[in-house]
Amino acid sequence: MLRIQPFWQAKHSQIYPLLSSMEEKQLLSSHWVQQSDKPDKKIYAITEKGMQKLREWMYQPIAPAVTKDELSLRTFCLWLAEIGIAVDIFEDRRIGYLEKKRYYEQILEGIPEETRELGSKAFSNYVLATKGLMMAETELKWCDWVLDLLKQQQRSTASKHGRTNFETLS
Amino acid sequence: MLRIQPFWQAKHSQIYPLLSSMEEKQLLSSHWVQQSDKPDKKIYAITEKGMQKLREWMYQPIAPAVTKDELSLRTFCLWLAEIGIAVDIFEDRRIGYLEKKRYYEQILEGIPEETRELGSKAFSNYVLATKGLMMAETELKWCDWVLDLLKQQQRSTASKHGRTNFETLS
DNA sequence: ATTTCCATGTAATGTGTTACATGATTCC
DNA sequence: GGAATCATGTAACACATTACATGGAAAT
Repeated sequence: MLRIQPFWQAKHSQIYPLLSSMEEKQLLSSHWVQQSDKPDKKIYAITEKGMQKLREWMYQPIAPAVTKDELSLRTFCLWLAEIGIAVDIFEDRRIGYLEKKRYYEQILEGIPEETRELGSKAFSNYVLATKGLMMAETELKWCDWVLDLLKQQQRSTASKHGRTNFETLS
Repeated sequence: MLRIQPFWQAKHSQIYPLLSSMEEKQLLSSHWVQQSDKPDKKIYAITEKGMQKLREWMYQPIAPAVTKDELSLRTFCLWLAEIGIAVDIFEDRRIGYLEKKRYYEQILEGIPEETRELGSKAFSNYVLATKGLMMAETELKWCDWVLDLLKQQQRSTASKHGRTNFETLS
């Protein structure tokens, strides 16, 4: 759940029933593992039948990505907010993108170069994390670009009108 | 619906009931427009009350973006597919990203530079389309990078083993 | 006439979230 | 002893999709 979290979010309340139903269909098997420091946990493993299903799935057509991006929605309506709020929004998001970038950098650091051979699991993770890193870097670049545009205007109008409203500028 | 489609997908069956309920709450108003060539259509406009709600919404905390990206999910499992299929997947997606890039380029062409003043609706669209373009370019770059890695290996092993399976390489 | 596209909607179903619930273990 | 964390689960609700349904207008 945590590993696919960057590109497919899901809560535990969705996953537990899913695991159960997949076990019923014999795509997964499970066993309990005792832990002394923490409550016991149930470990699921994919079965041969599950593997086959998974392999079949790899050859199915890929559905286009679905996104629900509130920041873009806000950007779409940016003209009706004060410029100061716009700056706040993007400075806030800048931090988020920076964290995201660091997250992927750490993942990549955890995949030694010699293990990144084509066809290995490490290769898949390497390719995926690289995408995450590239996207985060681009988002960061965009954020900085927007902030530049906003602050430029903010500086040049601050002395004349005081607080500048987006709406009044349009 | 079409305009926010790149960052917030929704079907008409979801939107029609939403519009109705928003009109009931007097956030929207509507009127029918007769069309001679096509069936009549209902035009919704935001009310002053709706505008106020929208402005309030601009100051609310922004929820993190939600994605369901099947391509990333496939990439995550790339190690269990044949290399040829991997190439197919990424070449296919490459086309998609190219179209996406062209889509945003066209949008940007439709926003004349002189209208891109800070605080205007055109500015919001400009900022948003720029993000779309930057992201599409990055996705394209990633795609090409992956294809390069895949094809390198494909060429170097083709003569020796014929068809190469990812799994056998790991 | 039949098919296709535009436009608006509803119904059944599926997916996903929030909130609730339990119990073990550790920390203060 | 009480709060915090880990782990597993369920129930009620909200959100979203697919499929169904209707009817006007245009194209073949």
